[in-house]
Amino acid sequence: MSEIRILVVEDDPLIAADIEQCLNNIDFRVSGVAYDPDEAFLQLKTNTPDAVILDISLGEEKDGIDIASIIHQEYHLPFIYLTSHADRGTLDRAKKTFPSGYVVKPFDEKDLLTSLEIALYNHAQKQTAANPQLSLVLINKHLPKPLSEREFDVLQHMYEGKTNNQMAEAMFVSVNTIKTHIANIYLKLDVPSRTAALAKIRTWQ
Amino acid sequence: MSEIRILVVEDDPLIAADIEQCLNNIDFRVSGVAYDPDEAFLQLKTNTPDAVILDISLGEEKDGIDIASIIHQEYHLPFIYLTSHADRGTLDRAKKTFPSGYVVKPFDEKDLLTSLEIALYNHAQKQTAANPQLSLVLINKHLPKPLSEREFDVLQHMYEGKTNNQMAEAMFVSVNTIKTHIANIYLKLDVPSRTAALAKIRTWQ
DNA sequence: ACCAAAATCATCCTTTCGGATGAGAAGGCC
DNA sequence: GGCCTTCTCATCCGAAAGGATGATTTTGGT
Repeated sequence: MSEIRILVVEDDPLIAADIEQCLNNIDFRVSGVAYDPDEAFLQLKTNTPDAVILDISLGEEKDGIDIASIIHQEYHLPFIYLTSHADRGTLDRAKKTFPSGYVVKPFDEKDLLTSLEIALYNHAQKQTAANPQLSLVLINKHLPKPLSEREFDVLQHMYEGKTNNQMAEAMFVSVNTIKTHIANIYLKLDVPSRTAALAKIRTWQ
Repeated sequence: MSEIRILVVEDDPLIAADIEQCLNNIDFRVSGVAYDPDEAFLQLKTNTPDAVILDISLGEEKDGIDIASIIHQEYHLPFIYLTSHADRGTLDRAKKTFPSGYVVKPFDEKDLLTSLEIALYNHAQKQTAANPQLSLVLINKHLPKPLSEREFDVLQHMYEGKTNNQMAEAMFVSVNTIKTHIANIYLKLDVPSRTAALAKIRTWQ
């Protein structure tokens, strides 16, 4: 991956410069600094950053949380609050925008960088998350008789949409074995069919 | 929501106590403190915490990142690293476990609390967002021939785990009609079975 | 060594599902 | 009125899935 472009929204030029200095020495680059909401939206459109760092108070009518709300809803970019506001009211408003992180000023450089990196990594994963995996532990939490490892394997293949024969081939056993496992799965889940089983475990995942 | 239960994994009793004190005065409660990985796993099973705070170095063979990996894969709980390790190698290992946050020691109480709160809020949202409603628009985005309304109704019943007969009853039509719809759905989705259809649309939702 | 649980395989039989195909009725559109 | 799509229903057939039951082997624990 090449350089990662960060938009900084911060009305204090000194702090903005501080953040900029923090970021520019790694694989990050500051794509721009916005001192007010209008500038922020402009830069979001034109500079297409990969992530955003936001101060909350901007000395304007609209604050960082309002910007974040738009970023979350329309741009789907990861963003982090970097602010001195840690009061309940602000935090409650802020968390409703689903930020990737919240670093409190005065900030430690390491906190900012690690938060940012994790935000980007999590976001990248979410984009490519094409393989929803089942969890044996989670399923067994809801069952009086837990599924065995092997039964769980079968369930996963079922989840992938495989037929009994395909499972048998994939797991190097006979179809009869698969059928036995499936019968036991149905018993434990108390369902009569594949789709019913999948529908039942869906909410547990 | 009542009290939120946090598991703290930290081998230094002083820091553990420090964290505990931080947490106990708000709507959080420490469900337990684990000084080593074995204890951590035990408490995960027995205490069923809502979130985990992890130190990385535990003076054991397995470290906090190993624990986090299991938490992520099997327990699907939000967790935060609270550690003095901020070197590249550790961070690279840590971010692969998809933590909700990463707070660097010495930690500011506010950083920990805000990170934790946001982690929990984001996680709660993810859970409710996993709601069992399909979207016709979303599905049709991926299809050359879009599903009709009626076919979508059938697909939803399929998703709920119903049999053809159950669908027929619920939709006040004959089983034959259901079968025709299903045949058309399979054509459009290019799949041969119920489970394959569900597996295919899963990633689109 | 022994017991219990899990995993393996099998057979017989019934139900459900899926594929192929045709066809009538209702509604929108030019 | 013709044309197309959707929804409706049907029959026939073969494939897949599900229920019941019993047996052998592996494995882990006391």
